[in-house]
Amino acid sequence: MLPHRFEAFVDLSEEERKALKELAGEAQHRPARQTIRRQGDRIEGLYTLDAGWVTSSYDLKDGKRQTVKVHLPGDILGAPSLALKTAGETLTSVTPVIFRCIPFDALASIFREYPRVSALFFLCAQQERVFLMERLSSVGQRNALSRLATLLLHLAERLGLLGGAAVSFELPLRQQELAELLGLTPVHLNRTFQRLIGSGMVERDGRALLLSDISSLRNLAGMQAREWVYMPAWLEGLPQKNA
Amino acid sequence: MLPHRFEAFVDLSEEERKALKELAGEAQHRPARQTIRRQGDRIEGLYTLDAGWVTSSYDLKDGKRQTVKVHLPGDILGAPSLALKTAGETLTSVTPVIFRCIPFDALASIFREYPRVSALFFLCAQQERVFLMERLSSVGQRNALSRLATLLLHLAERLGLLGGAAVSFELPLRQQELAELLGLTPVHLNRTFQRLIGSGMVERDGRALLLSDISSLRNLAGMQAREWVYMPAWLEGLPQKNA
DNA sequence: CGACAAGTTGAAAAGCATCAAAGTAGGTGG
DNA sequence: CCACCTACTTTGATGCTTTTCAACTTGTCG
Repeated sequence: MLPHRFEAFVDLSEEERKALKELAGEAQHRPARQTIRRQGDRIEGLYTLDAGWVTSSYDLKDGKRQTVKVHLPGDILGAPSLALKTAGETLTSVTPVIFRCIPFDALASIFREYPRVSALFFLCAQQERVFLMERLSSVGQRNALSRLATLLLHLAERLGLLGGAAVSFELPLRQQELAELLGLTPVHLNRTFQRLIGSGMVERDGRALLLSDISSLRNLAGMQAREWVYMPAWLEGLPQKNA
Repeated sequence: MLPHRFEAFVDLSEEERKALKELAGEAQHRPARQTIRRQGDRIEGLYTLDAGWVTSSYDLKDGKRQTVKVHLPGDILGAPSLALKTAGETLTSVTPVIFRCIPFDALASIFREYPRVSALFFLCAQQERVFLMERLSSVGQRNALSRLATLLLHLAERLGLLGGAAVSFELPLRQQELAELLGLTPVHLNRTFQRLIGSGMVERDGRALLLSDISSLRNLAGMQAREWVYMPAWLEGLPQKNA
């Protein structure tokens, strides 16, 4: 099983890992471009993504769609809908995917028995809020070129690649999907992508991307540097398991 | 003390209310338009807002600012920054405010001793993600007029006013601040506001607003209806306090 | 009354959307 | 193996929304 996103904040103990693993249901498989759960559907719990990419999107009344998040393996899916009576977001597979359901009673048993894991669920939710704040800022304040740079850097970071000078990865998202993430039309996204490539900061060969000039991209993106906490003291003091 | 946002999801017991109250520090007062905590500052914990309005905003490198949230009394402030080493958002008072700090160790003791309150913290974070998803969708997909309608409806809802046919309230936000919320320039916001008033859906008298045609505003906003959960079964099963 | 901040107005330009059509790649069946 | 189909990408032309810049007006408070 993949490292959980939790482990970005603390190393889990074997027992905690095992508890999480046992609470999740059977692994489910889906092909690419399949709706996993549609906005308005009944909510059955959370999901963990074991393999593949998934998008969460919000459908507006007029048929327009805003994609609010690209999920990568290890992510928790569908959590915002826990606060709602029916699902508030549509989950769609981008690639073939494997995921598991964490039903409500499993979630309850975590809050009952594993305070540290509970706190980690909370921390992950806050991290997602940071991601959302950043995307909102990008979409609200920057032009198309800058938004695209921000998104590519964000994906590279989340793939754990950012560090070296240049970075390359496969981008399974279509231009329509990129446009929905950035609040642009596919047509304008296409032209923007070409401008970005023309600037020399990015190269493209089919689905393969090469971010060849990270620091110029960062400059173009205009976002602030930030660092996640690791092993915060208050969390470390929590017992792993209640009696 | 004001009803906590938590109570939108469950009624707290007296003991839980008392625990929350005791964990928060002294009430602090600030005048309007004061920075409570700046992006990049050291993090001391969370805050609860007892009175007044506060905005959370994200400052970009070029000096532009996106306001990501308007906080009303009862809200928790500064939570996303728990996942970061330094604050990721600037908190600014809009009106004179009263707030309290919940230091880290108080938060830890909640996760250790109060599983139900822990779960409520988690639920509230998910609710904030829903709000952020909605704002992102509005900013990413709708024009200025529609975004403004969405924001006004959102504020009316959060003030607990939505229900009747018409709604009126004081809006302490300046046009500059509204523009930062909506990803528009103040100039364009001004014209858009006038257009909205011209359409007859909204009336304005100084800072007082009257939303006179809610259903047309809803139509213009184009967002989906949604309902928050109340007393979800999984949460009700949790013990109020650990041994 | 004066000074400063907030709100309003106008004109021009930039950025993005829209519509329609042509090009390209990957997969399927003959 | 080629031809075709379909879905995705790219291009062009045009119009609308929003930004930008600058000036003017109104409101607020000492």
